[in-house]
Amino acid sequence: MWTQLEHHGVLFPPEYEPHGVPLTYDGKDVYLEPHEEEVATFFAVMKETDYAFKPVFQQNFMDGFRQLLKGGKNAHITDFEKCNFQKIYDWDFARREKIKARTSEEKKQIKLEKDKAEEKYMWATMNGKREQVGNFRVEPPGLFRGRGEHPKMGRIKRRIQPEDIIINIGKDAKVPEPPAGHRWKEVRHDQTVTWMAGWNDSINTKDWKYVQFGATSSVKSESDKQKFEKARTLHEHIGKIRDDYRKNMRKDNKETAQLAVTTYLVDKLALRAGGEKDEDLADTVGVTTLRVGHLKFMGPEDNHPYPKIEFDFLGKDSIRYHQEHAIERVAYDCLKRFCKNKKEDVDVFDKIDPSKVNAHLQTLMPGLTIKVFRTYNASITLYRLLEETTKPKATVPIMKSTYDEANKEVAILCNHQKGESKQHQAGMDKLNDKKKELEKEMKELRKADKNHKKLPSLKQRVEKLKLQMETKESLKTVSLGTSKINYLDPRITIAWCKKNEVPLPTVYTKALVQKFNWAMCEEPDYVFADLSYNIELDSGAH
DNA sequence: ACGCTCACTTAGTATTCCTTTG
DNA sequence: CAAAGGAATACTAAGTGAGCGT
Repeated sequence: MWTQLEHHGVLFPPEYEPHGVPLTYDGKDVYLEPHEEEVATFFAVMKETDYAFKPVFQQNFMDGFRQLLKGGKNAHITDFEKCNFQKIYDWDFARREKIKARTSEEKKQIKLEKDKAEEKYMWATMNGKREQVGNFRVEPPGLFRGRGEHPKMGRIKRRIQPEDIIINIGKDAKVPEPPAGHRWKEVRHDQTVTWMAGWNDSINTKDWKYVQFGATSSVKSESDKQKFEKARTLHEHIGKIRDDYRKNMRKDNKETAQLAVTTYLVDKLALRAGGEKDEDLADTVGVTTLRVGHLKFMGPEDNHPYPKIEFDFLGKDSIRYHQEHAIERVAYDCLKRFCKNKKEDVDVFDKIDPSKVNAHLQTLMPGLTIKVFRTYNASITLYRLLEETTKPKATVPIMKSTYDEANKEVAILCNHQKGESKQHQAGMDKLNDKKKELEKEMKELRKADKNHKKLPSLKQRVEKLKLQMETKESLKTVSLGTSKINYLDPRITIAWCKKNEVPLPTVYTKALVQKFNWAMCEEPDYVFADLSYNIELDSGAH
């Protein structure tokens, strides 16, 4: 991956500074040792979050806290129910208020100092080129916040020391100095990988955390480009691949049929692979790990070419996938057969796993894996929708909304969601009030004078508000960013912007413009060769 | 063929920044 | 000018898949 690599290592979070505020235990104030106080504070600052009310979180936290207290002068603190974190919570609240109350001059000064401390870590040199480093900061200690029903939520994530960290750097480069009195776990010169530092995660001990290059770096853009090129190549093979799985779904051999049906689902629904997971992680699934209870056969049962299936399961990040889809008859019948005489919690596909699906895909196209379908499907959907819905010569705001609508369709396809913000309903109410007010004003004007000249402009404002409300409501749980960052070939967006005279910053943030800089000088009329392949999959299904 | 480790991509949420509004 | 609110970024968890040893 490289012949030359220089960097400045990692930036550690500041050491813990004790505040001396007591924990109240069984009604009595207890002044904790600094390392105990630190952990109590981890919980105290989360006291009012949803996490802190979950029994698993409390249990895991208390197990860790008790372990820490064991053998010390505060070992009598054993019962979570008797712990009162209010005083520490209040101290932290006041601290945060103080930060908020800083004058803009103070804020500027603090930011300046922060930037200065970070400056040297931000850049590294690979193969003679100065490149941005992504995450040079060592993760601070705290309580683990897993997603969904994670069995380890609330565990103490311990402080990472230099002794935990492996530095990967060029043989000729100056090795960054560990903090005084410390040494690195190891310094290596592995030219086959791109990470610059790494350590074992203390929660999931098999996992690794790495310091990697940033999104604008050559390594990252090069692999991004290859990802999108692979998706483009898939377009040339998709007809053949669909013929293959339609033929194989009819085979008696169970493994063959299961490979075909999973490929069909991946192609049509853009599902993830779904690797096997350990017991000590949240229970989530992908296409190959779907269980009988995740499917509901909605019919019609006899001879209808596109009967429906309701899918309801937790995917990556414990995000619920709950969608009903019209399914090709053969696939529907196969799925029913695979589920027959099985209990709810049994795997639908018992003969296969992602590596088998991928091995089969690679017989059809070199380098093809399940995840490529998501990239392909997302990108071609954006392309097709922009082709279909762009109104030539429209204003920039209309162009923006055209793009956002297409982006939204992709987000729904990929099931990219976000939690409804706490302020959403209040914001909607406010807009609604404003709208009512304007309508009242219009009514009164009409009563007083039928042809009042203010009326048209008021009407326009009401229409604008209506549209704003609809957009806000329809996007309240849809996340557009994930597909924009990871799935949508930037060349489609850039070409569309050029063609329609839309400034790129209308749809890309500053960071995205930089990330996709590699795509700027690509041919501007980037297209998928023939859209009919994609339409073939959609026809009849809706 | 299978299970496991490692390195990398993808993901939602927390925090910070910036613009709008009153 | 401050407060609110939304956009952008930072953070780190949670996936995928290659590759290796058995």
